[in-house]
Amino acid sequence: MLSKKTKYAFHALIYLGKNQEQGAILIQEISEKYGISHKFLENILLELKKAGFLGSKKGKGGGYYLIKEPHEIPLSRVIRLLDGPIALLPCVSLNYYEPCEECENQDTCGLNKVMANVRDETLKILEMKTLQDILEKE
Amino acid sequence: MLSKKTKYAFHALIYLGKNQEQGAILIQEISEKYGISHKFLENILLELKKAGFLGSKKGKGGGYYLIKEPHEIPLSRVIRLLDGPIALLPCVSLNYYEPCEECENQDTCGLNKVMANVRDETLKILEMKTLQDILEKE
DNA sequence: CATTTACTCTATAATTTTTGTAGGTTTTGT
DNA sequence: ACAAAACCTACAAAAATTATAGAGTAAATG
Repeated sequence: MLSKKTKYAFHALIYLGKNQEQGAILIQEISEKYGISHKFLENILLELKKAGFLGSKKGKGGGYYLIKEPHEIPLSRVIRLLDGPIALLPCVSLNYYEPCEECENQDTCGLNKVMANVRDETLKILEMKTLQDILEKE
Repeated sequence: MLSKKTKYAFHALIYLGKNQEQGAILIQEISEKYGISHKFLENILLELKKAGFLGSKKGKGGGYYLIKEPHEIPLSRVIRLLDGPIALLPCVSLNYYEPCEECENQDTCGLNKVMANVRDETLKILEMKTLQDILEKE
């Protein structure tokens, strides 16, 4: 399951995507719309900005806005940014790899091999689906 | 990512699967093999038993053993049992459904639709892969 | 150029979930 | 009867997630 953080990130991205022509949008507008704590959402939007998905403007008339096209934002990147690994085990994670403690030899570990396989298949889906797919179905 | 509980469950199932002909196997044998706390593993094996994957025998000479064929144990069932939903959002979970608070109407929610789609694709993989696939690659 | 607005940043508090422990109970083989 | 080993319930500890606080920085505006 996605954390609330990631779920909120998606909601925010969707909202910003739907209102792209409006220019900068206040944190508050989004947080009220979805009933998300202002401060919590603030942190999330900041992460999305640092990751290059959003731009922002300070001061009066400021706010956040998308700086990538919705089709350039795959689900995989949002999930990785806020939730971490997509793989089911650390020992098959591409971005957050860690050896596992239980098995002495990863090369002869069936669990490792199958989970690497699952990861590849999962990634295919999550890299293919983008913010645009979500927006098109709204 | 899988919880340790689920990961340990897989290790135990793999061990029991590899040693099926030995009959009942002690919790302790498995816990020592993988460096898992005896008591923690005990809880896990009990859950696997209640779910119908394992049988057990009490007293001297007792232990646990597989009562399903490895090909009858899909990853999806183990994960659902110990980790819960496979879906990324509660509002698209088949086994642990809960409406989401943010969207007023699920039928017009693009996120819901796309995530339902992701769930279907993920399930295809996790239902297809079974304990047998893991055992074959050991 | 002072004021207001709104994002930026860091730290910390509260809550929830996960992980692990304790200790007694029941069943079984010898 | 005794010892071995699963069964069961409750609780404790640790980690992760969720949320809050408050001071800082930049921009717009009159």
